[in-house]
Amino acid sequence: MTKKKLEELKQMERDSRRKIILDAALELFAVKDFRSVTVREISRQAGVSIGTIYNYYPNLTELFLDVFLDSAAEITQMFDNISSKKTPTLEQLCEFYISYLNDNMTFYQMMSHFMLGGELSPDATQKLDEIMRELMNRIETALLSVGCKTNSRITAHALFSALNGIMISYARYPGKTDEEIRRHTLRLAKMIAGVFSGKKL
Amino acid sequence: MTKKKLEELKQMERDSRRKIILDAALELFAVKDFRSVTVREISRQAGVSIGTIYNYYPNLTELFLDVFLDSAAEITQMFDNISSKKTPTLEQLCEFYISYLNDNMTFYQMMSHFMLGGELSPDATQKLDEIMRELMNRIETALLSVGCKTNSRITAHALFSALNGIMISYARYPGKTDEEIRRHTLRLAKMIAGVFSGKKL
Amino acid sequence: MTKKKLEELKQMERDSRRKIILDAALELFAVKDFRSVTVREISRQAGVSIGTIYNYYPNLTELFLDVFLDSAAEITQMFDNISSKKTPTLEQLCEFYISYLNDNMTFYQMMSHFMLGGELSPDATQKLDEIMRELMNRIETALLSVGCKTNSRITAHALFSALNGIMISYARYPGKTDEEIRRHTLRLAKMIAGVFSGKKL
Amino acid sequence: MTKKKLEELKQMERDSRRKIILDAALELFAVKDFRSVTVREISRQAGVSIGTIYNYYPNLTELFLDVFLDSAAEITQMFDNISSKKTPTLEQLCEFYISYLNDNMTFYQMMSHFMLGGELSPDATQKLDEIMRELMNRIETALLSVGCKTNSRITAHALFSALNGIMISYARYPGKTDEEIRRHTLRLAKMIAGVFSGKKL
DNA sequence: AATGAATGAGTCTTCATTCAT
DNA sequence: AATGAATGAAGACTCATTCAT
Repeated sequence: MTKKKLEELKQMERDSRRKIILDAALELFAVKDFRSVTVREISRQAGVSIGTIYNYYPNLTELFLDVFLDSAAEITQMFDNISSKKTPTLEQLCEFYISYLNDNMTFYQMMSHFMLGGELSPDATQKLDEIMRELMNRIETALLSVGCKTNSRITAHALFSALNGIMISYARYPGKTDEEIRRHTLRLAKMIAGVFSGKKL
Repeated sequence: MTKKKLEELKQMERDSRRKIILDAALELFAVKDFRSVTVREISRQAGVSIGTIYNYYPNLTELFLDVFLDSAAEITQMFDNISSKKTPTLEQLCEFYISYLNDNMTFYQMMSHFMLGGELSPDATQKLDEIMRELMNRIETALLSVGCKTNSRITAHALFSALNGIMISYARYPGKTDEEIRRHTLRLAKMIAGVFSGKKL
Repeated sequence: MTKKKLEELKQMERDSRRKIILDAALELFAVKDFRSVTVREISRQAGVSIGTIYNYYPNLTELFLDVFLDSAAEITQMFDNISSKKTPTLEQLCEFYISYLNDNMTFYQMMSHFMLGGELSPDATQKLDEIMRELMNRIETALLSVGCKTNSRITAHALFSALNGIMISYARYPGKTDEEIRRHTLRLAKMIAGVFSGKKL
Repeated sequence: MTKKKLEELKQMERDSRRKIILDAALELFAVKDFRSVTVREISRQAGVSIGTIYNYYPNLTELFLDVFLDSAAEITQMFDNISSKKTPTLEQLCEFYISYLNDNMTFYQMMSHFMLGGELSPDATQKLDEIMRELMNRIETALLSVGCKTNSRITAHALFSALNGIMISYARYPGKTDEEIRRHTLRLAKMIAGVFSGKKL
């Protein structure tokens, strides 16, 4: 009994320290591009030593991936929360997603990074695939609930792709404020939701 | 007269050397992620010295940007070629774009890079904006020709976004061959073209 | 108690390693102009890695400055030692200073460098100013002790300037040996001490 | 006859171009430390090609040296001009020299550079020695004219050294304006002239 | 004599990772 | 388990000088 408790306690401590590291990283990502964040910076921000970071993650990439996976899980969770009360419209879902991306550009940057470029360990690859599948499940569910009968999976892919693509024009909207960008991207989201709902342009 | 000829010749030589450097870079991008390509590698591949690279570009970023701009110009040109013969359908245009992206993943990676993260000189920013606008013009034209009457500009944005988003799921299709990926992404392109043409899902 | 001891030990180790680096630099300066000494050379001479150098100094300039400050502190200390036994004559002080400069040309080169050209961080500038002020204090004290009643501070400036100026003719005494140069510069020092003591020429 | 005229003309053209280069260098030195001025910058400023620079000077060092020698010759000339009208006092001479140094810091920086550090070709060394000797002659003459009977040469050395030393505290007078520095250095010059004239402190 | 593109050795500096304590 | 100093390979970029035109 005691032993088990001890183990639990240890695990909890471990988890909380891991959370501290993750949060430190997130705080830095809010300030600068995640690709330019160094281990030293994270360790300083988290108030732990560099060695400790490597005690929790085999390398920086895995730490970054963990941040990404956490975000993805968060989105999935939020999708579920939204749906649990009342079936949302496709538009609401799309708006929610783009809104999240506006608030968490790092998530999008990381998705681009890991999807396009990054060498990932098999284990990491699997975790990545899994969480992306979960995300896709939610989108498919939403599509089904708005009456998309056929090809729902591939349509989910297409919709997810379409939404993700919106953010590519994010930063480079010359001379726009964050608020304007948000409005613009939300408008694009609404439009995409529209066409996927079969609305005439 | 002779003097003018000489100037022209010099410019041509300069252009051809610049092309050599650009091509060398492209060859490397086919093998490895552009972000990990070094000046030394490019100079070696091009058969010129490191110094020469800096004789043509103030820094690596500008070289990369030039590669990107060239690609973008190429796409724009191809759009024009396609349209010059016979008005293409939206589907054909989308398929063409995604096909191009399949063959030139670096273009997409660079677009992500420059659009999301990259610090660019004002001059570079302007060039980037301009070429993107040109690209958008072609897409808008295509939309107009298929009967999109209202909001054609914003719809172009949305369509372009949607297409770009497709590639984000490119590399991470676990265990798929290039050919399968091409098929999958083209299918998504077709679907997106469909919804933007007002086809019911 | 133990913890404090540990901290002390660490600091001592750190100091000793810093000393190793500094000494390595000094050995190199004996052989070649300090401006042409590279980080690699210092690291090799010190038997540590390049990275370690940067672990102790943010950049080469600060390392050089530290060498300079150490020398300046050494001179100040020596001034104090000389004065502690018996009030020295102005001539003795001047001779001592020039003798030191003969043995440590790098000190003079660095003084020229930092005083005239070098971009220094605010922090570095402050340290530089401080040590120079200390040096000046000693000279002023000596002047006071030989009966310089008025304008002692500005006179100290003038004397210090005059002594420093001597070394500018050091290296370029064509075809002279070190010993001859030493004799010549010491003679100049004596002469300057003389005129500052009110001796008729 | 004609041939001689042609040669003369050629020489004049050569000289004038050389002057253009020298002046360009000087303009740059007014803006930045001469050690950080590049051949490219000089060629651009002079409106000639890099190759042309090397047509007039075997290397950058010799160009710098030429700038220095020109300045030194200018000072010598000015000394002569001053003396030609009426025998100046030692104080006037010292003030003049320090005033010149205030206006031409680069001269002083170069003197430090060449006297202390620089590797010079035998030819360059000789030219340097010669011009310095000329300068010293003027100072000795002045000393003689104010009644310095014995050791006039070595005293000239000492005086020249003393004056040069003044400028070492130039730039690093924290928070002082150019005007304040000028006043301060001139005051030091006057003081040194005083002690060398046998004035009691 | 003038040109200026090409050269490439050499510079400082960064930073993920290791490992002895 | 936590620490953080040490590591050193690797990077981008500079710039005096050459030389074919």
